[in-house]
Amino acid sequence: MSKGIVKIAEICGVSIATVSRVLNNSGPVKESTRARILQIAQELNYKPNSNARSLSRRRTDTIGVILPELVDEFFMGVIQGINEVANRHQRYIMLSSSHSQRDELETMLEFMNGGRVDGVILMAPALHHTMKTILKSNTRPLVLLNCRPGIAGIVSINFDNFQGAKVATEHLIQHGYQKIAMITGPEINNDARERFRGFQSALKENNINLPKSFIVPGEFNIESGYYGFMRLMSLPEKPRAIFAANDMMVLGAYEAAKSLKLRIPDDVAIAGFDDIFLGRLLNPRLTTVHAPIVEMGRAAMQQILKMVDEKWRPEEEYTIHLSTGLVIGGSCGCINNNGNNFV
Amino acid sequence: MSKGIVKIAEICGVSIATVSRVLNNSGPVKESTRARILQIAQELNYKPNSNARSLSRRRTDTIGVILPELVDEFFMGVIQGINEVANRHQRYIMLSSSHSQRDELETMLEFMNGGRVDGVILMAPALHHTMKTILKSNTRPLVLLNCRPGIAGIVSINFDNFQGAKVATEHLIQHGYQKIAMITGPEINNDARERFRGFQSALKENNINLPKSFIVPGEFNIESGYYGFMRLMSLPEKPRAIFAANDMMVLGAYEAAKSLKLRIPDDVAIAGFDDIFLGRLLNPRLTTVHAPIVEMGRAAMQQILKMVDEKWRPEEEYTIHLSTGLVIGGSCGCINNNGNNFV
DNA sequence: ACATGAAATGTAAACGTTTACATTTCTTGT
DNA sequence: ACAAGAAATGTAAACGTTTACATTTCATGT
Repeated sequence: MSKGIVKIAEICGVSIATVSRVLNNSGPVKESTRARILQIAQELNYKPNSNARSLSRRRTDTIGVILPELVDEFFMGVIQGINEVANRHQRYIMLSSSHSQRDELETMLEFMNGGRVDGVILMAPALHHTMKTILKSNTRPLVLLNCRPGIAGIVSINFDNFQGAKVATEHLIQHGYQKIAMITGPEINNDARERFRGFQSALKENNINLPKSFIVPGEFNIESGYYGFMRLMSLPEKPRAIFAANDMMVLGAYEAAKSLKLRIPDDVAIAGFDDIFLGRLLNPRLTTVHAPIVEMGRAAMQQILKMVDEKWRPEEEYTIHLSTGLVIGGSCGCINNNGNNFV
Repeated sequence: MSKGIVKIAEICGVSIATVSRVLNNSGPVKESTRARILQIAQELNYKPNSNARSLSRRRTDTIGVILPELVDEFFMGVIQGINEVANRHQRYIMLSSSHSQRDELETMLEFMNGGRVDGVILMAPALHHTMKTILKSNTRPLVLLNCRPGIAGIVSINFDNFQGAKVATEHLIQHGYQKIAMITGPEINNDARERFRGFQSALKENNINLPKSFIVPGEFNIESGYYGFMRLMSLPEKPRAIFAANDMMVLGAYEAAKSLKLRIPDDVAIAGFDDIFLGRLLNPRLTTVHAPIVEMGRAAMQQILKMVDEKWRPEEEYTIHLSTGLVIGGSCGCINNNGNNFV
């Protein structure tokens, strides 16, 4: 027995072209036959085979998403935003998170050249050289998250890390703290570098000296926050406030503070970056910079769709900065901001 | 200019069949031509068009994943497990999370009949009637997460909610508590029901009475935990211990306890279910039941692949129970278990 | 040198759509 | 009743693979 569109055509006694026209609302069809075809399709529970469809139309209505990891709410938020917009536009998303650099490149190649997806959203805080080469080939619409590639025709979306870090640091300065240290993120990470720059900028503009010892490297995880804090607090000259490049490290710092019996913010003030869920539950509640992650996902998808649907490509390198905002808690020394925490 | 396989064939002066054979390692090809073809393919940066491939082979090497939501670490963990196994087997995953019932059904139909995926992993704590009908049609391999559909030919994977809840409750009982209440989950939620059953079972076996007032309904979120706790603690006869059907509600309970100035576990002991990341940071650290979420994702993918690759289908209804385990913290009254928390 | 079978290659038909172009069938004005 | 144009429908060629089957080429034993 024949299948799909052909079967419908046979039953209705028309050609497959007519059926296709009805199903896609392309071209004129007599009302009566249209109704008939629609009805039969319904009865047969017909769903077009999307592979055949994609092959013919040269588009799949799916977007590839490549993330470096699949842990913590950060990625979750991004996916959520992506999915939201995808749903609204009836698109599907193909998700991939490769642990090895090797796999990541492989997936990228498959997405760019395999015809599986119409466009790719790539989150890569650090760009491997080979990856850059692939990106330059520019076969398909591409949106980059959290990095600035410096390649024309590609859209990249970033948080305003610089501004966010600067504002947070300025807030600490306004509290009157002079000895401010920072636990930074990985050197290769774009966000981390920008945040560090923002931090430096704020200090510089306020003529505050930043000793080398006040810059300790972190790895964006709890452990490094813990050790970073420990290290800072064992300096002969201790900082009065600490800005951590992300909230995860703050968790470690809180733990360290607890084990050293240091009070936050009385002994040392702390500010973070990201505004993770947990930050609101800390005691004292964490002062941090809100990073609009869901918004980032949404924006990414919207851009991709714009490129796919309207065949639009930016002439030059095109970067969107999502504005960040300070979330005031009690950890910086502000009072009356511990109401919500309950841990 | 010709494309893909045809182009390679032209350049190498062979037929497309030979090229295909080389690329797929199917059938014998002279070593020299094989080498040549491989080299040209490499030079051209050739990637087979997967739509054409899927159309012809009638398989896509991608698995559809439908989740009810995309929030919190629970789903993240499941996806992580799924992705892990998918990567290992060179499969792609198509992710979808629909907010409306309507969309969910639509996606399911598309996945089942649209030829986009080889199989589907569906997480649906509650099964709508229409959905059941779709599942029964049984067009493609299907693995269900967190629900028992009672349909032959379908694999479902569940946590051992009953046992987990029972063990947790027994632990509370062993502490000597007699007045034990529970904040339950949504009635329609399968996990929630099972956990409640386990709770009841433990009490019954220990001949402990369970007054109606000690069962308060929750919604698996922070707020309902908060209000559930409040309600229990405003009873004329207050419980000495509370078992919450999930950890999220425990967060609310902790908050409520704090605002009521009740100490945990001295005034009221608490145990939860899920073992969320945050639980380990609570003060006192939460006693809860570990739900192996990543493992669930892995198992789901493995089952699907088994069905797809080996064309295997269970004769009857086939349910896998993932064993849960008690995680002892300080919230139940056990001492020396507050070491790790630092909030 | 030849028959025989295996190895290597080619041909062409799927797979299920979309779509440009051709053809037929309706309207409508005269 | 007919021409002209619009509306409806049909035909057939893509889209880029895989694969059953047919054909050619090669090695081997005689």
